Amino acid sequence: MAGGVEENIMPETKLLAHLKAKGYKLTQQRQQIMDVLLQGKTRLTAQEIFRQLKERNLSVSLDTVYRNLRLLTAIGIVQQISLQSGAVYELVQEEHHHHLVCVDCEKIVCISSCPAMQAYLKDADDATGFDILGHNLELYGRCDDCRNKKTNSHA
Amino acid sequence: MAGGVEENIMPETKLLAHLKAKGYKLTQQRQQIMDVLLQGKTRLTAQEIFRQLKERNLSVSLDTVYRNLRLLTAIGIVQQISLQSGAVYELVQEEHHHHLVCVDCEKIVCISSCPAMQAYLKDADDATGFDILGHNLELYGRCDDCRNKKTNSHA
DNA sequence: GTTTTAAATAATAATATTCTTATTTAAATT
DNA sequence: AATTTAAATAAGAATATTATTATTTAAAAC
Repeated sequence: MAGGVEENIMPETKLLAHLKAKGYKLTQQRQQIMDVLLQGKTRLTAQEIFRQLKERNLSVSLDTVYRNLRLLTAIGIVQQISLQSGAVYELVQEEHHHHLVCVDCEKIVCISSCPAMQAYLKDADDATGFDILGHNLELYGRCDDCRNKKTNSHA
Repeated sequence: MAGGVEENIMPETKLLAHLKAKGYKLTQQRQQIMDVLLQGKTRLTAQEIFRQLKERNLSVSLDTVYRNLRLLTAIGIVQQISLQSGAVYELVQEEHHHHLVCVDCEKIVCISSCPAMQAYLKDADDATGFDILGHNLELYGRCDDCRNKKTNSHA
């Protein structure tokens, strides 16, 4: 891998610091995956991230993208949203929040975190002996548009 | 499909009534998928359900299993738990609850539902205009056993 | 700056999951 | 009981996701 991508390397954000603090290595691939998510400012699939990394001429495999997204999700840096058409990923930004997904059109709406959640997590931790690393709450429903569009099927 | 599986058909439980009430058809495949989950008394993968249906000599495709599990999950009859190794499914029984999953060994522990969740769902409904059909909360962590087993890696 | 070592990667194989389209079927209507 | 119709299914193709293993690399120790 001669030649350099040095100019493209994401600055050491607090996110990277967080990663490093947990004892994980700071690989090119890992940095760039996070940078794609940061730049993108939008939710991306693993495949989309993979494509963008290739465009940056980074040597990367799809497996590496999936593996890192899994890790980043597990340690709470990234949030995964499960759609029927596949999963999408976003960086966890300032305010912790959850997602409401339309079962018809897959529209995603952010909703604020349940205020009682923190206490709930603490209780679960105490009761089970687990170290709780993260959580994922997804609500599923039908959005206004899709409800109105319905003419024939299960209202 | 001559010959009969009539003896095997699941009785019309409240779950089936619920399904029918929503306007969905009561197909052999759908009934038997639910019956496998009911009999199994344990969480099953789509593939395991498929295998058991074949053993019952039911004409069924894997796609049908996935499609029905998706529907049943969407309308709140079945709960899906996302593991790294794939998804598992269980019937929603009396008491609504959530799951805590070990990120190492995939042990699953049931935890009671967050008491504030109902109010939270109502708020989300009001604020967004969605019809909320169901939700999924999964906590991820490291169980006691796995934490103690750790010698080399990220504590 | 080498050496060492566990973690991370690439490549490819293997699974899991979803999509497409023609055919079948449950339920409603007659 | 026959007819009609939207919903559901089967089959197989297409994607998405994960596992395996040999090779590379970041970080630490020297």
